[in-house]
Order: sequence, then C-alpha cells, then structure tokens
Amino acid sequence: MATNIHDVAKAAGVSVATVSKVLNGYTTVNANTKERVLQIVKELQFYPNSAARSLVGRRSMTIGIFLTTGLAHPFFTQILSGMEQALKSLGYDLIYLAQMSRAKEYSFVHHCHSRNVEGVVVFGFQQEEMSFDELIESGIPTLFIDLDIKKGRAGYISSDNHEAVERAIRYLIDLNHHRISFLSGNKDSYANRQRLEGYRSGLAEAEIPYREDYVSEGDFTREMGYQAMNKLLALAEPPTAVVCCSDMSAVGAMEAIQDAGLSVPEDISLIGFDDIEIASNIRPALTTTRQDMITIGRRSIELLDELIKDKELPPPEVIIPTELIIRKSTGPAKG
Amino acid sequence: MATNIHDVAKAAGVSVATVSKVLNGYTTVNANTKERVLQIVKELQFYPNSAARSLVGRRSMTIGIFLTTGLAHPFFTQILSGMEQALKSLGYDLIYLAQMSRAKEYSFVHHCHSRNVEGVVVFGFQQEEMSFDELIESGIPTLFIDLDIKKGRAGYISSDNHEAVERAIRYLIDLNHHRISFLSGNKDSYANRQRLEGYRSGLAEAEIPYREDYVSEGDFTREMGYQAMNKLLALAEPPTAVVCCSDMSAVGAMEAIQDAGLSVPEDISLIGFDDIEIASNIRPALTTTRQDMITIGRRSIELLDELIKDKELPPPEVIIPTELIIRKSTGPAKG
DNA sequence: TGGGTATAGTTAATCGTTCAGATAACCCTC
DNA sequence: GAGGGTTATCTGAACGATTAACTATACCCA
Repeated sequence: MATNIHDVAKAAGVSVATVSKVLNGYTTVNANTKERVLQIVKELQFYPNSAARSLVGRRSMTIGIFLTTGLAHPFFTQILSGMEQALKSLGYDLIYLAQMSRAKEYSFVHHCHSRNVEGVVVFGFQQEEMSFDELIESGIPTLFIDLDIKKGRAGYISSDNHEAVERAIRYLIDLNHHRISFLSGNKDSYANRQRLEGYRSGLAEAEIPYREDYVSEGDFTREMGYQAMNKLLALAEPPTAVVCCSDMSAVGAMEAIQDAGLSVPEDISLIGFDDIEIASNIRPALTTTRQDMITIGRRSIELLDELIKDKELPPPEVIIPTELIIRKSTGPAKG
Repeated sequence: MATNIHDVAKAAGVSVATVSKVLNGYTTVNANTKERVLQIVKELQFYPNSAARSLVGRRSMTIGIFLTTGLAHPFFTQILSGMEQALKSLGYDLIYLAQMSRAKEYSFVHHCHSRNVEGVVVFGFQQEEMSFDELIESGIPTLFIDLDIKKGRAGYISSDNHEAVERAIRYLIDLNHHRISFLSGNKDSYANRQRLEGYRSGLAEAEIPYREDYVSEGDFTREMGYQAMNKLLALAEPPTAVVCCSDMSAVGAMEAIQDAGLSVPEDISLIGFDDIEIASNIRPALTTTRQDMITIGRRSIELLDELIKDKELPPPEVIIPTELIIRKSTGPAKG
C-alpha cells in the first residue's frame, strides 16, 4: 500500500496531527519540525489520500464536467485545453461523470454529491427538454459555457455573439452588400439568440429593413446549411451575402451555392462562425468569426474557483471578445 | 447535507449494515426488508458517498486518463466518445489528473494513488524523454492506446497500422504505381514504426525495391508534410504516389504539390491516414485510412476493466482493423 | 426438551484524513 | 516557586461507508 500520514508521522517522530498541520499550512508548527516533516514527506513520496480528505469535509479539489451535446463537439478539446491551464495552477482535477444516464433514478446532481464535486462546468447549447433547475437549486457552484443561466451560485461565460454578428454585418455593408441573410442555428440556443440580435442591430444601424425570409431556421450542421442555403437561393431576390451560425453550416451553404452553379465570393459572400480547422482549409477559405475557446475554457475554471471559494459572490456573467478573420469567402457586392 | 446511509437506515427501521448489504447485493437479507430499503433509498435519493466507499478499500470506480500529447489531439474526442459508452455501462467515472506537472516532486503515479484510481488509460505517441516505468511498476492496471507497451498489468490497443499501409501500397500498385513514397511521422512512435513496416512489406510483396530516399523523416504535422513533400519533389525521379502518416501531413503535401504547379491525383496520388474531418473536405477529397477511434476508445475501457477485475490476466494486446476510404486524391499512374 | 442449523439482522472495527480541545513545555514576572 | 501566558504538540472523535464477527430468532428433528 501507499504510504499514509501515520508512516510520515512515525518517521518524523511526531503525531499525525502535526503532519497534517504542516501539510495544511497551519502556522502553529515549529520551523524545525516543519522542515523535518516536509523532508520525510518528500522522501516517502507521501501524497494525502483525497478520499479521506474529502470525507472529513475538506475540499475534494474535484470539478465535474457535463456536456449537453455529448463529447463529439468540435470545440470540446479547445475548451478542455484552456481549462487544463487553470486546473493545473489551481490544483483541481476534472471528473467526467459518465454514470449519469445509466440509472434514471439517480440524477447528475446526486452523482456530483456522491463524488464530492466542488463545482461543475456545463457546456453545450440548450436543448428543449433539458432542465438545470435541480443542479442550480442544489447550490453546487456551476459555470455554464454558452448558456445564459445566472441564478444562485450559477453563472456563465460566453463569446460576444451579439457583437460578432453585428461586426460581420458591418463588414459586409462596407463591402456594399444590402441583401444579407442570417443562416440560423438552433433557435432556442443562447448563442443563436444573441447572434440573431446582432444581425438585427447590425442591419438597423445601416437602416436596412429586417426581412423575415432572409432568416432561415436550422441547426449548426452542414446538412442544414446546405438545405437552408437552397431555400435562400430559391427566393425571388436572393441575398448577396450570408452570415452563417457555424463554419459547418457555412460549408454546407458553400456546397449549395456551388451546386447551383454560382461561386463564392463572386456571386455570394459567405461568413462562418467559430473558426474551426476546416474554415482555413476549404476553398475559398472561409471568412469567419473566431471564438477564443481557450480563454473561455481557462476563465470558466477560474470563475468557478472564485464561486467555490466565496459563497456570497454574485454569479459571474462574462463575455469574451471574438475576432473577425477575413479570408477569401467574402468580397464586394456585385454591381 | 446530502442523505447518508444512516438516514436510510433510520427511515427503514434497520441498521446501516443491512442497508449496505442491500446495496451491495448480499443475499442474506430478507426479500421484504430488501424491498423496503430500496424503496427508501429511492425516496431519499440516496447515493453512497464514493469517498467513504473507496476509503474502506472498496472500489473507487474511477479511471484516470493521461495524454502524452496534451488535450488538443484531433482524435481525443472520438476516443472519449468511445470510452463514454463503456464507462457508462461499466459504471466508471473518468478523471483527468491535471496537477501532474505542477509539482515535480509528486509523480503522476502518486497522484493516481491519492485519487484511488483503479486503472489508467494512456494515449499519445511516445516522446523521447517520456518513461512509463514508474507507472508500470506501480502495478496500476494500465491500458496504452497507440503505444506498444505490454508488461506487468499494462497492455495496449492500437489500429492495425501495418496492414493499413500495406493495403494502401497494394491499392497504389494496382493503380500501376511503382515509385511510391512514405511520408513518415515521428520516428520512434509505435504507430509510425508499424506503418513503415507495412510500407516495406507492401513493396516487398510486389518486389519493388525499398529506396531510402523515398522515405522522409518528419512528424504528423501539416508543415512537415509540406517540407517533406518538397524534398521528394526535388528528387531526380520523384515518386508518383505518396502514402502519408496523417491527414494533416497529406494536406501539407498536397499544398506543396499544388504550389509546384502539379496536381493531385493526375501527377501524384496521395493517401492520408486517420480520416479526420478535413480529409473529406479538401479538394480533391483525400483517399485515406480510417481509424476506428470510437471502437478503440470503447475497447480500451473494456479491456482495462478486465485487467482491473482479474489480477492474473495477462496484459491484452489488441489490434483494431482499419478501412481504406477511397476518394479523389488517388488515380492511375501516368504513362 | 434439547441441540443443531439456517436465516436475518446488529455491533463495532476499519479506512486515512482533519481539527477541536487537551496537554505539555517553556518563559516571564512578582 | 506559584501563577499566567505563549507556543508547540498530541489525543481522540469525527467523516460515511464496508464487513467480519457476533447475536437472536425460527425452524426442524430425534
């Protein structure tokens, strides 16, 4: 078995309490004793058992992660890498609670309790049937990514979706476009709602009237992008520029445009969202909004840590700026 | 606080031992009592505290994951989704031990012990300075993905890299290619060694001599693919077909070919490896070997579970078949 | 009636920590 | 040298489960 605190205590000739105090930064320990204990700890490679530690009510240093979309989301690794930086410097481990759906009678929240999770990060877009009430009411500090929930000890972080689309529209208007479509993602998702608002206010700023038929309903997938674009192309007066809710849907839209014998950006300008790898790799390379998911990941853990440490802290609401990456899929409006 | 076993015992009018027995499937409990306890458990939404449970030496139901390459690897989410299926059905949670590099004096292995991790999955390619000796000697059941380590209680799972490249070569030879290059990845990685062998045996099968100058050294990146391809193009007698160690390096190679004013597949046929998203999205779409990372992920957990449950089990060594996806980047040899 | 044998349930030790409260050791002052 | 005040260290009771060892009861049979 691994060495425990008793082994250390024996080797150092002190009681376990003293070892514990040294390890937990209490000042009521003699400098020499402290020195000696630390020496033994290093020699014996002692690492306190976290189960025992969290059992007595000490911190578990565990953060749970919950994904509404499953693991296959393209941003997941980026978010995770951002999280990793903060996890390391703050000393948390990240636990993926997989049992969740196994037994319906046990909720995710109970699973969190049973694992003594100190806080939870939730990532993904809102799905109809999904409710986070139980989680929020349980009082477990929670940080949502891309979901605008702010209540109790739950706050959120997100890209500045509103500004991103507004900026894209502004850019297209500078290129002399007037007929600009918005290819929408999942309607009830927070990100999409914000983007739609950005679209409206971008148009309003330039005094271009909002047209219902220029806004497609859909989701963030490529297939939907293809279908939605076909509908726009079938309009009597099709748009000359389209802002898409994701790079994947922009790829779908691009295929639809090319299949219709038109070209990007000569006939139609296209702007994506996300700046995933494919954006720079398709031809023409996609003009898109880059989301800083690394920062979002890192900050989500930092904010959660603050929420964990301060029970009274009002829930955070943090918006991270985005960047418009101009590539080859946008150009001046014809005529 | 969350309900504990005492609350359940009190409500059911039995001792905690009886509750525990019901929950752990002991048969020495009367059917009625069992029924009543389970009823209360459900009512009170009792979920046993895993810290307490693992402290008494019971199973922690925790599997650790370690990545040699950092979190940003393109396959990571696929592996993870595969893992998820098995984790759910076997009841494990997955913990990402982030502290690891924070304090050098504490190793990953100690961190595993302190978290009472039952087994570890290691993913990534071998890096020079990296040693897994401590992990293997610690006796923690370990499953390596893409690293051929088999010793003690550590086994591995990997794609059939050898067969994959051999098959690719065979396919190119059927297309009448004779001058076939291998654009190599990180030299000491297991996957790459196997692929190189597959390359040699594929050529040998067709009695084509192995040429040193047709094998580039490199890594799995796009940049390296670009550079390596340029070197091949500079040869007096450049290859007519190139098998690449990854899709990213194939993308780099394709750029090099196109920048040289040549085209794929008319002048040079190109085969990738991995079948990541970009493979089907670049033009021409990339012929490539698809790795079944979902299955690898799922099996890695299943195998690890067997290793955990049976102390005497010889370490597994599992090879998962791949698939050649024929797209547009390969064609018949000229002339 | 007595004794053997299942069966059902209880008691209490245990895991490795933390920490409140007890104790010890020391110094200082009157 | 008694009393008081620090400072350093120790003792032992938690925390929430599991489980070996035990007890109580019921049942059966000679």
